[in-house]
Amino acid sequence: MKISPQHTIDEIAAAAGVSKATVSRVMNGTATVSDERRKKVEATIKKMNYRPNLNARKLAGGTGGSIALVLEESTEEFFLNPFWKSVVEGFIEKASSSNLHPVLFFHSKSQSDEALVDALVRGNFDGVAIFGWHRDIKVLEKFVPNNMVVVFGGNQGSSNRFTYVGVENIAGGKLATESLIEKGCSHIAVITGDLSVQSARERLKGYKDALKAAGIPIRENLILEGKFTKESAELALAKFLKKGIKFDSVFAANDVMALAALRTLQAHGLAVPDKIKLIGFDGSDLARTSSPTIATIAQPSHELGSMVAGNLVKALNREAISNIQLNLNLIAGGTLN
Amino acid sequence: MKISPQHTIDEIAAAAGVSKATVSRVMNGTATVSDERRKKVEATIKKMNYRPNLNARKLAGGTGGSIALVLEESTEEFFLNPFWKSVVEGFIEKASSSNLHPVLFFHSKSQSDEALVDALVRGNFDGVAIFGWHRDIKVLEKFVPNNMVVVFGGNQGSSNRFTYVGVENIAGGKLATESLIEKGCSHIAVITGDLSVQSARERLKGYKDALKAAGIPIRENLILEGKFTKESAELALAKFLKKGIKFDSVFAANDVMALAALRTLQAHGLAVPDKIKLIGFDGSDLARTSSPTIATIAQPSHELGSMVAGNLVKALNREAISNIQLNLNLIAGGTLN
DNA sequence: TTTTCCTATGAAACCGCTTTCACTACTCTA
DNA sequence: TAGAGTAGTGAAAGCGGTTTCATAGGAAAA
Repeated sequence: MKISPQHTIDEIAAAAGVSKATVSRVMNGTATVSDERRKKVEATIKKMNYRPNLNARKLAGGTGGSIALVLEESTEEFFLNPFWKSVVEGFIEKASSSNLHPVLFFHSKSQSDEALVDALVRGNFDGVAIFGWHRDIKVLEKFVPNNMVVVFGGNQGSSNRFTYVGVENIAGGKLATESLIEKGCSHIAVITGDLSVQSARERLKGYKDALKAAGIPIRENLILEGKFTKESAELALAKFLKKGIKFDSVFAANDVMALAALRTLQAHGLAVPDKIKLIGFDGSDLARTSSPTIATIAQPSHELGSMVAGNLVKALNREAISNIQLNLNLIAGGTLN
Repeated sequence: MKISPQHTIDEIAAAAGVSKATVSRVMNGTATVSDERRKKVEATIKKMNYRPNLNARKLAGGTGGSIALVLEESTEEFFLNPFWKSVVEGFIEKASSSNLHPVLFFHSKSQSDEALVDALVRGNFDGVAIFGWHRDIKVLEKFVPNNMVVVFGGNQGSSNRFTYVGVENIAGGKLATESLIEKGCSHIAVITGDLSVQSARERLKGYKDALKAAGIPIRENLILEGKFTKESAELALAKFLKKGIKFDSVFAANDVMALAALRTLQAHGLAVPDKIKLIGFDGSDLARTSSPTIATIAQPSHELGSMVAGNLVKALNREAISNIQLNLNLIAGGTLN
């Protein structure tokens, strides 16, 4: 059987009777080409089944058309949290509609940063979106090639090389806490996220800010350290309940933990919201479908994913991109009545 | 913060006081370089944190260091079948030890061939191993770039562009059938694999060959069409049992189906091996751990994966490679006593 | 009609590597 | 001691694209 030859741009140019520059321009739409030649070139490309060599293209400064979506977490955790699902969907939708091929990457905690970068470089991606990163950003700055665009999902203010699409976590934490205060709560327990993650720290700061503004003392024994997971919240809350410390409400730093808290409180005979009021964070399906529904701070998750992809697209088109902060807002729920 | 610059081979060469050719030779070990210079270059590379640009490297004819492992099946099916697990392990072991970074790819039936090739090309792989392919090979020949090595796991004799590492499926099918005949069986039912897959057809041919050689007539109503899955075997066998056709033994084209057959026969009160003898195919853990243990034809699964990777490695080193056929042998089991 | 400004286009430079080729400086063989 | 290898090396030629630059030819402005 004959092996179909791999054509080069020169062959296409020759066959179409134009220069390779023109072929390139037709393929990339980077300059105006007369209708007549454009059609001829397009027909030739199709007829000869030409596919440009991506290595050559990228070497010369072009793009390859695929981007990576890195989720810095254990795979499992992502699938247990509908928030991430929504983020990923938003991302993929936007990327695909911009003709970029998204490839998912799970970066487990056991993997080294170098290994990740290595995989990314080998994968020949034009750009990379990273969600949930909470390691040293310098490693990325050191190893990521200059021609690889990186956009963070989540605030990563410390780098002037990479941009991020973040959410107003501090304002969100404050908003959540304020809504409890408004309901007359004054002994508000908070279940934090993994404090090695910036967003967790920010939400906690919002909590403290709200208390301060309301003139309520910050009690360290009301601050329970969770890790964004169901188990961590259950554990922290169970331990806290044993101590018998007075509290009238709970702010959980994400919905997964809020749901865990709801169940734990109920199991301990603490009626929600009659005895204890509760608010979560994320605005995920979890909050909407529980019984009672959980009040929560809505993160525009779909939009978050989509805007990260959007920034990536822009950057690949050589448009300037900058950091973006998305607003959050309160979603009422049965746990706050 | 300062962005660490992306060095080029020229800069390294200059810093080390040698030509770029020498740097290249040190990196790739493609020619002898004096000890003194080699050390100097290596030190410089390390100090300056140099990483060669993979696009340039590949464009110039070098290798990128990553290979794809394509599994042409639904993901689920692979994980339900220990045979594949072993194949994949063998592959990854060999690839890793040869410094190739393997990336798994699942090619679901709904995906087009073009989409697969597109993903492979975009992924910048040096080579691709494909297991379980049973589509038109011409599509691959048409779209796969010349510089991408492809090795099939499983017989794919029709191509002179790609090589394969296969197993003696016909001989295996014959061996299985013969071992039943030896035990005095003459009415041997066979549960075939998905007959759109070559290996399934070959095993069936082996079955027929053995019958012919023994002078036993081939009865079409003893040929039950399965699809390599548990469900398909259960269904086919249940339907067959209802008909009340006389049979004294079963040859299942893989162990997953053999196990399903064993359970089904037992459920119908047909003692194995007392009333019905049974033999499978694969030599997987399934056969070893069932009760009674299932006689089976051992495929060297680990070796299969490993040899495919080995061929890939060889090809990338520009060594000639050729098709390989692995031998099969009988593993005794309780279902054949 | 003449000058100016676009538009469409090809030639050529360049991206960062690998590899061939030519050449030097030795080490061997006879 | 002369001729033949051989190991080590750098210059330069690609690999197949993209992009800059220069230019020809028309249209618009004068």
